[in-house]
Amino acid sequence: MMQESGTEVTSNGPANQSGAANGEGVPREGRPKSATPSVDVTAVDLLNLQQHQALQVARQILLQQQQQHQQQQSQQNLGRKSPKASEKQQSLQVPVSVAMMTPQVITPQQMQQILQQQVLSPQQLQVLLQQQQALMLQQQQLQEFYKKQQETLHLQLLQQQQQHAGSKQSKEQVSAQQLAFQQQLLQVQQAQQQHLLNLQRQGLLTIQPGQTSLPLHSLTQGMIPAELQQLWKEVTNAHVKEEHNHSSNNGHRGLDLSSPAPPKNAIINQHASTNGQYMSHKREVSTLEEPSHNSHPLYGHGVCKWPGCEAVFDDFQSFLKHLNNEHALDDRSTAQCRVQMQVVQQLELQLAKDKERLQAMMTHLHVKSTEPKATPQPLNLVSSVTLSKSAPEASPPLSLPQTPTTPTAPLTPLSQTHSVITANSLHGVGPIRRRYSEKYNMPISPDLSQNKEFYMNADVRPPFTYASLIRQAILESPEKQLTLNEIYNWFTRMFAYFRRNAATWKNAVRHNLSLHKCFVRVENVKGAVWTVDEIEFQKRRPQKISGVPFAPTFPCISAL
DNA sequence: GGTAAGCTAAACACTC
DNA sequence: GGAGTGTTTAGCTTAC
Repeated sequence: MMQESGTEVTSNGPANQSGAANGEGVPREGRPKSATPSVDVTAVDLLNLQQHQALQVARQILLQQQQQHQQQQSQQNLGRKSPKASEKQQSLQVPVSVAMMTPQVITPQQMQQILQQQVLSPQQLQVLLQQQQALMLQQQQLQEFYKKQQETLHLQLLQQQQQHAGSKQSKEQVSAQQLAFQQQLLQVQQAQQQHLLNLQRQGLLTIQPGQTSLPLHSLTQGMIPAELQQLWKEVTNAHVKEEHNHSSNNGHRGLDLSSPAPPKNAIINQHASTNGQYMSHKREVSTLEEPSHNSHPLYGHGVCKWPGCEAVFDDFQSFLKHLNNEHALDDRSTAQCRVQMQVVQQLELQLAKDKERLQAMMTHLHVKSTEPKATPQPLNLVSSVTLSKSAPEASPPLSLPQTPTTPTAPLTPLSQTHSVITANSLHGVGPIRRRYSEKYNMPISPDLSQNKEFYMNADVRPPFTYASLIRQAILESPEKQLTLNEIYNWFTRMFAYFRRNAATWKNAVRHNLSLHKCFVRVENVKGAVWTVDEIEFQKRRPQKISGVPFAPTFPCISAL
């Protein structure tokens, strides 16, 4: 029933408030909790989105080409030039959204956390890294392709504008351009397939048994053949309409992946040429089969890597010849391509699942992370070694009062780098869920200051008690007093975790404010404000070192 | 096993 | 009446 009253962070919709209260995503004691809808975008989603985006952009480009072509014709018929030619030209510069091209990757910071946690084996980490690299490679390839495609189309359109409209040369150029575009689309997809296939062969990805075929919806979701075919038909049909008397003998079959009759002449030639220029995006035929490269994703160790082929060749030229002859754009190749697309899609699904699993593992480890029993200091290994009950001489935290009876071992005595989850913090300990903020009655400001950015962005529950957080919020205020709403705002501002489950933690805040004597409610002009009775706060905890309070559902992220 | 501390959930009252 | 605030209680977990 509680709603967000905060004014600074109001992006949490009601859906966010209904998330898992424990930060574990699992309701406790079977309490009814509505599941928090996942907003994570899987790699498959992104890939599909990218493909869809690419096709939309391509369709837009080609349709605009047609429009411009028609416009040029009409202009010539009218004998005048359109003043909006430049506008059209500009409109063709379809921006490539980098965000759309960005796959879901693990940030270096997260990877560093994984590495330092050492919860994964080196092999697992390597797999993760390679998966990330694969995604990044795909991203780069797509970006490069789209960029070059735009540039090329733009240049050609400029040339078209300079040419006399309606000339046969212009039409042929547009056709060739469409063919080249079609081929490049296929090549990009093949590159993705090959890359994922390589991952699979390296054992990084596996196809689950019984999932060799994809359901129909996944095909339509991937929409690679259908969309290409449709795109091609749209373009070719328009041209057929333009070219009145060429429809019968043109032989355009489009990218008919199911058609037994392969496109002839230009298509085959284009295919033959582009087959040898993988990802080079060069249009010069002379450079397409440069033997100097002698590298091709479908050629390795003298073997054709086309699925099901494995033909052996002595030299690269022979392979290219074989590739262009045996794996030209025909029904067999397109069928194989389709199968490969299914394989890739399955791999992508598997990758997405594994990434989701990894994310869940990381989330789980964040939530369930523990701290060494023998090393009560939570923040890093060095401090946990040096800090102890007998080492209270460490520098006291700034601007925060300390009672004489309070050991002043700092929570983050070392300012090495960003404190992260350390390996030791996870080693050999059970689910200890103490909150180190309460250890030695220490203020939490050192840790907060060092990890402020982390807490602000990471959806990780801070390892502090509510009381400590409330106290910190109040002490950080200029007047050392805050209204309840201001406390709420501080929570949501400082911690990404508290931007959801508002009903839970706000209730807890109120509960703590009322429960603990250290929080004093003061009637103010603008209403009630809460202050901290520091003496009461220090009295709140017994001066025991080993007897550290804990929080059952507040896991201690010991080395954040 | 008892106790203390903390968290979550819920109910209730009060105010605006 | 609804929302926010404040109080209180109960149940649970964990550490000592």
